[in-house]
Amino acid sequence: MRVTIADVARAAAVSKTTVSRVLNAKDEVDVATGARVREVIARLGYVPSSRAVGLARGSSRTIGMLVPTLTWPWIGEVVQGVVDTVEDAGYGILLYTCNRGNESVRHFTSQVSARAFDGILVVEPENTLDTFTALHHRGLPIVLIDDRGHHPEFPSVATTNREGGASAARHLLATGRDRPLVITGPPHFGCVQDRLDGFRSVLPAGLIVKGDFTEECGRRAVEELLATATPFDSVFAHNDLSAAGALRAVRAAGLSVPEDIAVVGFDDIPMALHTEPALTTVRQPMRAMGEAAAGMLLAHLGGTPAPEEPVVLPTELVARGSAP
Amino acid sequence: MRVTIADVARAAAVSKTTVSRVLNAKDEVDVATGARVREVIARLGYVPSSRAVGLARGSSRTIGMLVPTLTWPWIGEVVQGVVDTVEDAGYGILLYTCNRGNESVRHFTSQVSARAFDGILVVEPENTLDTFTALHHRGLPIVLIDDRGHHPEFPSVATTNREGGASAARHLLATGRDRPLVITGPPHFGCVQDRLDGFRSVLPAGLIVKGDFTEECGRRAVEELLATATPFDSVFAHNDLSAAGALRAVRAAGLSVPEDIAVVGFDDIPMALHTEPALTTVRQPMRAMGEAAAGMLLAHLGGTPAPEEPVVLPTELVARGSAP
DNA sequence: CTGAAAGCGCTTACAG
DNA sequence: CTGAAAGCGCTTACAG
Repeated sequence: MRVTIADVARAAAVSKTTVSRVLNAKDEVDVATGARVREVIARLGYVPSSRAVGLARGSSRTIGMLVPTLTWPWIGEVVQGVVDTVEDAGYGILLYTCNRGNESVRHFTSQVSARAFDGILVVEPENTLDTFTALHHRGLPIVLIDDRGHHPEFPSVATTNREGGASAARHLLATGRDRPLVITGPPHFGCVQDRLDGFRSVLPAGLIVKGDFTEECGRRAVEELLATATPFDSVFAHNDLSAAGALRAVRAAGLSVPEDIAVVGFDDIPMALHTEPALTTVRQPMRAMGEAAAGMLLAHLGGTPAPEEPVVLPTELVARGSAP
Repeated sequence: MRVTIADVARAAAVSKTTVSRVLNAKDEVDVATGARVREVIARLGYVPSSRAVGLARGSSRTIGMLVPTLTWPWIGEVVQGVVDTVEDAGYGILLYTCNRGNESVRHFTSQVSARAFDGILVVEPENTLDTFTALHHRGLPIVLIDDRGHHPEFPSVATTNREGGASAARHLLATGRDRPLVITGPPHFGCVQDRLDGFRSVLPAGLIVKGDFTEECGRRAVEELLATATPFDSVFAHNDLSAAGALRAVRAAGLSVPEDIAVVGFDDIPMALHTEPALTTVRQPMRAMGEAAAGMLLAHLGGTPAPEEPVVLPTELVARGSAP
């Protein structure tokens, strides 16, 4: 059967207390005793039961992470950053998605109540703010990885969405474009407002079409504008997917990118390299966001107070063929 | 503080045993008593501690999942399938990646010894077969999600790689192509052998270039062949990434796709829709693989014996612009 | 139908 | 430097 601390204690002729001391590197153990215990541990291949340790200590060295879905192109990067950071610290990560909507969120919060983890990382809690506010007030350590960045009551990590929008505008302006079409994301997202504000602070855009982050919306926006012969010389889309749709529609209409119309996206997902031409875009450091968020949560669990201000990571304009 | 079973017992004026019975829906409880206990549970917002339950029961209702990385385009789909299935069953999923190589695998196996989970799901254990064989022999329930499919000693789920290769060949042949270039994946992968065998069983390929699943290898293979003026009328690449590289190189050389050279990939990752022209490819049902694997593991944990034969899911040729 | 008690495998005051 | 004992929050024979 499974090797327990009692087996080790017996084989080393000490008490469980002493084995526990060795395990947890308390320095009050005799050197020779310690060595003997360690030898037995190695020989028996003993590994403490995480459940028992967790129960006794009241914490689990596990964090929970909730994401909307794993199938969006940039989520994997964020989670990878989290997993790497968390592994370094010897923590585990329990993963949940909102794929089933409220059902999933309920499942997740019941795990919170079950104390399955010590703290949580949450990406984009659409319509679930109340839930997380309540958990936060109950004292659950939580860090938001938040595209919307407008919840000052939580520790969070975000990117410079406003500056990212501004950099897109500056880039277009510098290359002689001044009649842009802006295709936004869902308007209730804070990040969408920020990108738009930043862009307009540099380049007042007359043409603004409400989008929803899908390729479809990008394509349709361009098709409709071209159909009405509204003049524009460039597109700034609020994510790469809709930028790709716009780009495709421009070319399908017989116009060329970037000569007739330049296109700039946001995110820099892998696909951005594979459109024709490759997509100029505002890169968000997805993996770094995951690392930063996990680092903040772990620090908090380790006793460091959470930072007052959101951590904001820089975006970067990456110029490629669609807007050189 | 936290509400425990003792609090519930006290408030309902019964023993902890009875509360536990209600919690676990044993039918030996008086109806009125049961109702009263349930009412108290609801009023107090009591949720059992997963750690304590796990310790007492000897199982955790958690499964572990190990993947090579979360940044490959198809991994997210697989994990999403797993997460959905596992959530349905009321299980949690602890996620690990091999990002740090052997270091990560050690981290993972130590969690196994710590009984952090009841069973594991593993994708693509490159060079770690010994590790998992050992765990399997120790009695750990395990299901491989295995592109290589050549480990009959494990329960596993795979796809019809051989038939997938054959379908690519049939498609090319049916559209008048009979001088294909094949760009393989790493040759030690069973899936690569299968795709190659299937392809050649239909269309004996003279030109076979060893690749490594990167875009780079696809591009280089085509560039080198074009440089030596070796004639070929089509490309079958063992994944979409290298197919995209090949496609790009063909067009960069001034040839057209599919007129001069048709291109077929494998996987059907999201990017396949965004190459120019869109990529014809052999789709693997990634999410269904995750669902199937999770289902098998959960069934096993529930007492159903693991199937003798690997579960093999069908691939499907998706014709797009690159090889209509 | 119900409860007291032992046990799951650890940690942690407390005492020596 | 070391150990006996209580406790973490549950489940599960066992007895009634």
